[in-house]
Amino acid sequence: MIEPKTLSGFRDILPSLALVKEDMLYEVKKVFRKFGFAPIETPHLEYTEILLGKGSDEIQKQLYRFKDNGNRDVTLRFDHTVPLARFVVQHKNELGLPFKRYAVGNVFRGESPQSGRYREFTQCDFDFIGTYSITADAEIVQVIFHSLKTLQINDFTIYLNNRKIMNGLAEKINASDKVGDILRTVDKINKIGSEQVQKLLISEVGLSQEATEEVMRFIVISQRETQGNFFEFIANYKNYNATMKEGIEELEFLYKILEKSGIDSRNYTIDFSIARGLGYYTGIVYETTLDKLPKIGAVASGGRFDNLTKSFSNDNLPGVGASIGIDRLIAALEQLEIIKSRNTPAKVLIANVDNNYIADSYVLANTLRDANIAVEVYPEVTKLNKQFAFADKKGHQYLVVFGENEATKGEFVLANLQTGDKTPAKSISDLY
RNA sequence: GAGAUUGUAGCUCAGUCGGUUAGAGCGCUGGUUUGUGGAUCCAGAGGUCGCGGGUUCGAGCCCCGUCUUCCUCCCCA
Repeated sequence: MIEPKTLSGFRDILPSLALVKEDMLYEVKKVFRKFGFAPIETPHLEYTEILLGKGSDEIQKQLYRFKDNGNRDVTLRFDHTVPLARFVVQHKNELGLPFKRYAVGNVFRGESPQSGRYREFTQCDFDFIGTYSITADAEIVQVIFHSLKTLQINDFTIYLNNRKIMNGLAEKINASDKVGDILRTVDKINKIGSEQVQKLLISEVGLSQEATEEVMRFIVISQRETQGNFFEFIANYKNYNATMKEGIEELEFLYKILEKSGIDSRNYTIDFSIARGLGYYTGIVYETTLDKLPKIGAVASGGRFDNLTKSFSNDNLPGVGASIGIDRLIAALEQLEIIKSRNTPAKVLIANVDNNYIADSYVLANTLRDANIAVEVYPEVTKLNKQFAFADKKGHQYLVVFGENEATKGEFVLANLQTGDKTPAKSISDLY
């Protein structure tokens, strides 16, 4: 016998979770479409050189890379963004720019698995390609907002920052070459605290005491902690240099749009400590956390990457996009007890008590299906208590009994499994 | 990749100093009720103690290897 097992970091998803996940993806995709994002699909497997174009050393170590049967060097995709870069360059002329797309699918990373971190997981990406306009950034923020709202999540914060501000800061302290290290260190502030960040900036990044203090002074700036008009408060920093000025003005413009876009001002705020580790971001970045579960990490994040297609084409295409971490959201919703558990998509189970009337059961079932109600018929005649228990376990909301007694009376028994009510019903409309 | 940690029934876990036939709760199956569920009661099934090797008269327990779990670093969703 072969022992049934899955690879480390890979998992099966059972109906109770898969139903929730599919429902959530459906809702989120509806939001994407409402904003005009079109679905695309790209292969799970790509030539390694395509994926490595943008990859750092860290990412290389995490690749699922191998030789295929034709001895080609191939790699499983580790995100949707790099394949997107190849895709838009290859199909630019057919797409029409600017181009808005979403992609939902699994990606693979060979890192060591931990709770909530798998080697195969689902990413929901949506990106706006081919425009430098900050209105595109604003649209991405709105999509994040409406995606979470449609999933019944209300207590979340989209933190906003701009890479250009961080670059401008690095310029100011003459550490432009270290901006990546600074970002990665600053990014840990919520995890290890500001004192540790300060220590690391000196010992690991190699900043001077003075430069470190400047960085620390800067990254604690957040709109929520600021009294009065935030943009007036930070206006002075525009004098640092052109990069800083541009970064702040972009945020100002973004803010102006968001204020009038109808999204709740409690759900977004500017915070200079938001760094985003990923190297390819060049402008405004976002990171969304759940107010009640900050520890679960970012559930939706992204930003602007204006050099996306540089390695595939001479005429560069800018882009801005974000990704919703659907697996993490599911974990969050479970903890917040927003998810109600069930193991079947069917709302109604028609019990089978007598094979002589099974045909009538199917007529009833199909009538319900025509009314868009998911229904299944129990396949064999067994004791009714077994069929009740089955419906209970699976999570059907109603059980219908239709047999000889009902046929002669011209009605059927309708049991509401949640309330316990069992009533004779004459019409299927009682189920609506 | 480095360090720490875990592995016994479908699940959660006991298992004494190395000692004879490895336990519990939940779940599962059947009955109690040959057409009426959820926390009744009764019974039952289910384990090469992760895998391989070693020490020993004897290993779930000790040693080595390996896989796996989980955590930290790293990186990220």
